[in-house]
Amino acid sequence: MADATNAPDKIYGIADLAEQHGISQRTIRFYEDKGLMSPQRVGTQRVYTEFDSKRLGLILRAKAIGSTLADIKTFLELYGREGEGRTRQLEFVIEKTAVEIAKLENKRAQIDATLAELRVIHDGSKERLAKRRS
Amino acid sequence: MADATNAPDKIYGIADLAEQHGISQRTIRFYEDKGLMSPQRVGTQRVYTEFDSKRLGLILRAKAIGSTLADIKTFLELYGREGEGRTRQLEFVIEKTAVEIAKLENKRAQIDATLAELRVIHDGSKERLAKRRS
DNA sequence: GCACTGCCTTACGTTTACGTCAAGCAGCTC
DNA sequence: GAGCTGCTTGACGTAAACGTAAGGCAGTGC
Repeated sequence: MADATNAPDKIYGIADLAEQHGISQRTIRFYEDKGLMSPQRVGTQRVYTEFDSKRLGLILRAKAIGSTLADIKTFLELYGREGEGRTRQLEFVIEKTAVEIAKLENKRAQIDATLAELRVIHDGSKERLAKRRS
Repeated sequence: MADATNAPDKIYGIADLAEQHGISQRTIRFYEDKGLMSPQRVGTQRVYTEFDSKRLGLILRAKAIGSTLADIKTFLELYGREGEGRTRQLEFVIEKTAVEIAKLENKRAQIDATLAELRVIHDGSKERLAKRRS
């Protein structure tokens, strides 16, 4: 199945990665300082694989939904540990993911409630505007 | 319809409000500094009505889903302006709420995606654990 | 009248998540 | 070989969202 053009893992510099994800290089280095990423090096320069890019995507998504970088770190450690593990570790992962799932479901509910209220205002204003024009 | 026991708007002190919502008094005063609340005063003391309490609830919910206090402020100004208004104001409200709605829907989608991934990890770990025990 | 509580303001401290220089090395290019 | 570009590591600065004293006034209890 693996033919000659089998993509040998695309590789990115820090500038590429920053542009891909629409963030600054400084941010990427900062995440590395915080232990969220650990790219390979060629000499002193950082080199990123597709895996790293996906991981960064995860980080940004988690941030967007309100997680702190510290939370994201522990989350990523679970994520990495997924396949591995002694029984105790598995139980740990199961419990932690359950907690996270509950939190997110809660947050989702809050969003839905807020959305409902916003729509009341939005639609109400539209109606009022329409009547005014009729 | 209004009988003698018609609740004359329950009134709260800052301590009551803080306890009700599970936040510190300092936080409440801070929100006031930022212009998110403006309770009446009896002398120098703050006095809150049911309306204020609901407003605070809104603030906290908005915060929980990742809004900044500055965003919340403009949001609340819309909210207050809802019924009022000249045509221009109505159009303004319609537009702003539409933007907010779009943002929240996006955030909801991100949460759903993250939830899906978490469930893969969660369920996968559970299965693995079950097999190990069989 | 004195202590105790509760609320007030003022102000400096703290954490999180970066932005913004500053100075240095590495490779290319003309 | 001088300059430009791109990357590197500090180190300091900053905005947001409070925490944490510190000091003061006002009512209440005895």
